[in-house]
Amino acid sequence: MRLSRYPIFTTKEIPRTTELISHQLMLKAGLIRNVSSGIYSYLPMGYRVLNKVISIVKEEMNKIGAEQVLLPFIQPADLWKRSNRWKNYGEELLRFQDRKGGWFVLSPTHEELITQLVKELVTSYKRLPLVLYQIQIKFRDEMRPRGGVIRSREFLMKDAYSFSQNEKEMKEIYQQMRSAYERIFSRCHLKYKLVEAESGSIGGNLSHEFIALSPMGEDKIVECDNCGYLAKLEMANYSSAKDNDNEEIKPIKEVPTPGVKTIKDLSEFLHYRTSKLLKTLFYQTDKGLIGAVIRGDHQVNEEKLKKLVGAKKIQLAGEDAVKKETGIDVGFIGPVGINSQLIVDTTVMEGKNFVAGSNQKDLHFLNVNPGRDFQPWLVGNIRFPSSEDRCPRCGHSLSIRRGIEVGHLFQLGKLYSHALKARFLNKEGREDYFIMGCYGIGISRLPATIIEQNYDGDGIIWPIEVAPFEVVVIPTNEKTVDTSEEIYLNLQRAGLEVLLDDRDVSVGVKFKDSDLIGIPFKVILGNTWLKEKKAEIKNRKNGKIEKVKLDQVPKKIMELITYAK
RNA sequence: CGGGAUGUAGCGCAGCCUGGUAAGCGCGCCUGCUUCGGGAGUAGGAGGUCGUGGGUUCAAAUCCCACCAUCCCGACCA
Repeated sequence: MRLSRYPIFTTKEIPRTTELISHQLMLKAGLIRNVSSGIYSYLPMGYRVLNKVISIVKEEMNKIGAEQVLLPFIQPADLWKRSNRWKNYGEELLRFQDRKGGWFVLSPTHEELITQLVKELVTSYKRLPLVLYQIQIKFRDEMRPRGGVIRSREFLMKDAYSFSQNEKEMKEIYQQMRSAYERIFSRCHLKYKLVEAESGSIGGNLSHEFIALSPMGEDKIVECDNCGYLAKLEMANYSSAKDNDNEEIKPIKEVPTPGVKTIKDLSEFLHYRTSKLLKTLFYQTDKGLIGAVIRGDHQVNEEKLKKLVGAKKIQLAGEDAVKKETGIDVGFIGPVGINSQLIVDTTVMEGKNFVAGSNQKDLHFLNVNPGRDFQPWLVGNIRFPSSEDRCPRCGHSLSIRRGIEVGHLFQLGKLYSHALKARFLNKEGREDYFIMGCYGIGISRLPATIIEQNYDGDGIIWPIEVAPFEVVVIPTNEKTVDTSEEIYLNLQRAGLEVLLDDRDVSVGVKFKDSDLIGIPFKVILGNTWLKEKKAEIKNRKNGKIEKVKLDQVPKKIMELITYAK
């Protein structure tokens, strides 16, 4: 393509409200435009990248025998009622009515639809296993979209579904899918971790996530640097670091703390470490109001709390509810003398002489001791691990890292086939439910994630397999225009995706745009050509320049591309 | 859904507090000349319902109210 006629839309400035590098660079390089909250248009250069990612995904899906389908973006409510997700999916499911008053949804995922489809088409084990996938728009009405296309409401996703006659077969496909994912993310040059995960609203048993490492990521994982233990933060097991104190249990004592309401303030006011403070949080549950007691330096894991209590739903109680229950403002709540059922974290039970709220205004207690000063209803791990905790397997220290979820594998089992009565005849001639798996990749999230891991001060550094173009030819002098044209045509003939920057702009602009957009290789024709009759090939990633004779340019570029892969 | 901001030219912003010759700057865009190896210089030019709707006032981008939209933090979530 000739850049003089190609729609590129690079800019010098970006809104100061954007935070993520990938978001900034995608706007600056003119890959995407924001349309509405969490909704984006892809411009030609950005769509090229997206298509590169799609090609990789398709290739790897086809390699493991998955076939592509296209399911509708709009689904009737009936299917969702049958799986009970009409009720359970929540506000993220965007519902609407057609002119006849019938209810529909914008698809956030397609388990129901694919299960219904396969139910209608497959009636014998002889057609199994079956693996279908699609690359389709999804819509989830997120409360707060953020980070550009990393967390948008409308997004492109690859979702695959497998149907098997037994567990063993399903697990085999799961493994194949896992290998395919590893190849896909490697080809995208992503540094990632495969971690055990929760299955969330999709449902099912075993589940793994592919987390691309990034300090800006929304997901947290724990990793043991010694034995390699890996898990999502909310799923992670850990063994608590023991306070090896031989402290004596002291008598409880009041201490005035006028206006000191937060853990941070309390810590500074009394000169106590936050790990010596207790916080008591109230939750509304279907089992009544409960109080969760944890150390000041810890965070409650609501999922774990929910499981321990055996509640279906829990929600942090508002300040009004707390005041009604305890008669006191948030800030001076403590476990001593509370009527509510107390769920106490294990690490609290192991500690001594804590500082806690007294349930009286402007007053805290020193030397609060669990068991003596308050009685737990339940004791268990109800918190997220912290960096002080130890690996549950080997006892080594754990590190907490951030990342972006780019892929998710679920073993669904019979969850949806049961709900939708999707059965086949097995070898014994009996009806059996399909054993299902489902496997997602956040396609539209991938380009942004790749940028998060591949950029520098000048812009994006695309890995060769996802770059919008492989090489750009830049004449820097009027006398080299014809030669540039010649090289451009030669590169095109060699089957390369090549741009010719024939725009009437200064050389600096050409270099800057090329770097910003992240074209992997530049062929520069200027002084070196005029003096030495050689073209320069500059590598975007490492800045290295090689001087090459004209007829050697295509060959050299091909070598560099092969090497880069 | 709680908290905090913002909405002024295609893009990025100032002006608002203290109402009145302030519709202003930078980038980009158009024209001429000069430039041309890392976002050129110069001279001229086009371009704005000041988010929307009410209100106050002789007078509103500016003050008040409501609404809409967007962004950030949190909670939630694949």
